[in-house]
Amino acid sequence: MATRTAKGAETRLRIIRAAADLFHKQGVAATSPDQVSAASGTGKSQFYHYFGSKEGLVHEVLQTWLDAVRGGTYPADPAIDSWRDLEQWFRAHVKWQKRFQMTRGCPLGTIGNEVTADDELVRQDLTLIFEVMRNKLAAFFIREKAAGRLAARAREHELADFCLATVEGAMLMGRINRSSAVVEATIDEALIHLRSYIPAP
Amino acid sequence: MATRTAKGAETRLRIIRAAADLFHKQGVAATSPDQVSAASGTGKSQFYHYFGSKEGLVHEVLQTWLDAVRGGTYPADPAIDSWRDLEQWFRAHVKWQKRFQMTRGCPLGTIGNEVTADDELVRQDLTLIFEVMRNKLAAFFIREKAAGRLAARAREHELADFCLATVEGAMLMGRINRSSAVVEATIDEALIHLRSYIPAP
DNA sequence: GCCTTATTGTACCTGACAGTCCATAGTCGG
DNA sequence: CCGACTATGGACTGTCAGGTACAATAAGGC
Repeated sequence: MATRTAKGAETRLRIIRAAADLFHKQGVAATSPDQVSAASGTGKSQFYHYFGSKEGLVHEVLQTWLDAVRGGTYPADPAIDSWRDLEQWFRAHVKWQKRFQMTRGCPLGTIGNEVTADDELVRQDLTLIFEVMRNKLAAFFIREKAAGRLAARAREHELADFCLATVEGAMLMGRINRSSAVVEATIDEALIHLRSYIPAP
Repeated sequence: MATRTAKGAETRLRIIRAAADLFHKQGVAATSPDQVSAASGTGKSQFYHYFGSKEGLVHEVLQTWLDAVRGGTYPADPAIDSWRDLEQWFRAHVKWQKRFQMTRGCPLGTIGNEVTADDELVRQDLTLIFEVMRNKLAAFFIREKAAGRLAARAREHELADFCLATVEGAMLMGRINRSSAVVEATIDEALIHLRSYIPAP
């Protein structure tokens, strides 16, 4: 159900924020409605009043991430304008992980890894979010190629896929090892590869 | 508790196999002891007789994976002897995923993504497994470099990290998108990068 | 202010989850 | 072939998950 008053909207947002944090920290399956209520300082009735079910909450959390990605407020904004931006985008992920002492991975990847054959709705939400990211990343490569600053053999969308996959994998390995070394090594190699598409001057 | 008779060993193995499959399919948190018992055709008393707790079972499942990796029976054996082997190793992961219609990721990555700040034992098990894989992959790069078939600037262990991270990330994205395209694109780019370290003849 | 609708607190329900217990059946060394 | 130990089935328990019911309170339109 949607919210009708400013107060309700605030409560709703508090729940979403608390849930997003818990999902990031411990995953969806390990997070109970009671935990979300406690963390957001609300009662359980609000939870079900606004989201109907746990799955509904996951959906709303993902909508919020989608809006952030679209609006450019995602912590690692994939709107890239230069090779420096691209490097910053990669590095932003490690920085983010380090803030949690390498105990967390990517908030979206964490949720994605819990998706099974029947969570079709959640899966589609995630697919959409990653598609938006993919297009934003690809847009940079497309612009660079048009400007003659990227080899013709470069496949822009595939490079975007490569960026996303390496970042997701690197964060996962970093979390398992509790070490940023793997993440940095992977990012370094990925950047070397991407730059190899820059034509010699 | 260890097993004392051949029959007991068999039951124990059936439980481990059923659990490994369920963990792969739906993760650890979503798998209950009852499900494992049902899937393995055993009673719950065996479960607790042999493993003591759910965490104990996870540990034993991971020990089994570790043995497989060490013994070379892991479905994507990281003991590489040639560039062709390396490509096969990458491709083996996609093939594996395709057998499950892209509804599953990497069995180890799936478990790894559920690890939180307090599952220290499980985390260390995984770290060890990936370290063994990493060393096996690095061994290939070290041999190649020694034979002059790999550029001196190549950092062997970092390349191994890069291989593992890209594969994990690719499988995760493949599972989210229910499509092997991302996985293949990522693997292609990763292989291009790795081969760029082969010196020109 | 009053009525309607939105928002909130709390008690409660049902079933599943992790785990225990114990009696019985099976196995094995001597 | 027998006694001791191992393996097994399944009923049982306490706790918590996800979700409902309902009454009480607060907001806003008129």
